[in-house]
Amino acid sequence: MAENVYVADIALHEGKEVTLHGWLHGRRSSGKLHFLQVRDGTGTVQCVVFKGNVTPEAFTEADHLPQETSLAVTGLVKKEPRSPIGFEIDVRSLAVHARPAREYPLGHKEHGVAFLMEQRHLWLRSPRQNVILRVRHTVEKAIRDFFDQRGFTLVDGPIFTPNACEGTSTLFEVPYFDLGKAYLTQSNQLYMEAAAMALGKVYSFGPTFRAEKSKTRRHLTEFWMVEPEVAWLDLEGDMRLMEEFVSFVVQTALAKHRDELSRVLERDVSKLDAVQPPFPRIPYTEAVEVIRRAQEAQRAALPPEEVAKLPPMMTWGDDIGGDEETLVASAYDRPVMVHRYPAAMKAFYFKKDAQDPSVALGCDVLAPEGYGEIIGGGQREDDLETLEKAIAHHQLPREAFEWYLDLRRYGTVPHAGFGMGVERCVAWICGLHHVRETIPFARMTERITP
RNA sequence: UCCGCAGUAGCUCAAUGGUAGAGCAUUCGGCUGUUAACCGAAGGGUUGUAGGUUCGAGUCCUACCUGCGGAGCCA
Repeated sequence: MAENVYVADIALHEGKEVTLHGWLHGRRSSGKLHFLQVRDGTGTVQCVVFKGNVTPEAFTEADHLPQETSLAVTGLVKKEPRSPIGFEIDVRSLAVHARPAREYPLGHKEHGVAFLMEQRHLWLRSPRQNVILRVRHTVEKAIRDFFDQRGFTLVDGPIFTPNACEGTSTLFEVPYFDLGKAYLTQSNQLYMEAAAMALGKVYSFGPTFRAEKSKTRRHLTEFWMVEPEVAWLDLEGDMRLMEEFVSFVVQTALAKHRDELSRVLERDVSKLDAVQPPFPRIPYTEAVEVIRRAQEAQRAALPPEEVAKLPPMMTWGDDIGGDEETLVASAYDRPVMVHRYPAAMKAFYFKKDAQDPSVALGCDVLAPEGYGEIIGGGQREDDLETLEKAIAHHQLPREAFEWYLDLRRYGTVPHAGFGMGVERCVAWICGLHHVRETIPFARMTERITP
């Protein structure tokens, strides 16, 4: 009786007769030889059916199996230099488990994005999507490992929340019994601050929801975010945590998937090798200067009528948009940390810089190669009175934040944290054009199926 | 919400206002080493929807629907 094996372990069984359970990925034929590409979730192996080695019925059947037939193949594991994995299976018998009820919609040639997204449940079977999902898994495990190794406690935040935590974003509304409306969380941060005062170093890792009608390659309505929060930590310490964290995640993914990233996803992995601490730090005010110089150079190279069509030059106080992010990030070979943003454009809970109260002690990490903001975070306001004023100034409902103010009433301490979007991080590591491929079933403004 | 582009065979795309086409996939046949194999044959269409212009509309016009790309906002 042949042993059941997975493709990933095939090298351990050279010369032995084994049985492989999988799906038919592709098929080629050459008269008295049929070549079956069989994938089992751990890899793909070529199974060679030679007319002399199987029954005539099996030989005929092997040449007529449609793509995605589920089957068991039994045969000898043979070393084969022409194979990408170094081995093949010399087939002795075939057992078809289920033939497709109809033609498999996804061929091996190109397809449009819309079609592939409609067939997402099947698209996951393709080699590229396989690699991406495996990288995502590694990234998620690396995130957990990084914080676990440093003594952080994983604290799960609520998904139903009573109000907008920052009072800005558009939230998904759901009816909630007799209490009126609840909202799907857009951030666990405030809850993590409470947890940090209890456990010191904490992080949450879960889904996040934004109802904004953003239609770009960087947006989903449902995405996964990791949000660490640390008591007794200032902005400088927070920034060190960010760069060490990002480097660890990238290097872990690289160590495990270097070959797949470059071979299947055609990622230039040398760009990821450079991701090591320290990351360049640049104050917002300096970033504005860098951007303005780049915009001036751009304008000097254009005729006046073209210049007139451009949006106005960036000035201090403007947000750093997608194009500006790329301008700043492209000057470096590793992620850039932009810190001390104008206080007016940041959420109420950011602590202001004692040296210059017009800026907040916040920091964003911009990924290279145009992938944009992957992390946002900073030091939180820990003074009760200042925070009360900030809530009033932002015209937020005071009573909703009473519990949050309690954190400052009872043993307040300096603390900081950040949030990282998993999908943007995976898209960057994999070198993908759009974040929709980094999550198994993307939720976007115009798509909720499958 | 705004701006732009596109909807033709299962998929990817062609088609001066004048007979609806190809590649892949499917089915059948050929080939003992194929790597997106190759060669031969066959089947496959209410051109997104509804109006309009015209002798004649896949093609031109209007509206709508769906999708894609971008902006704003954000991770």
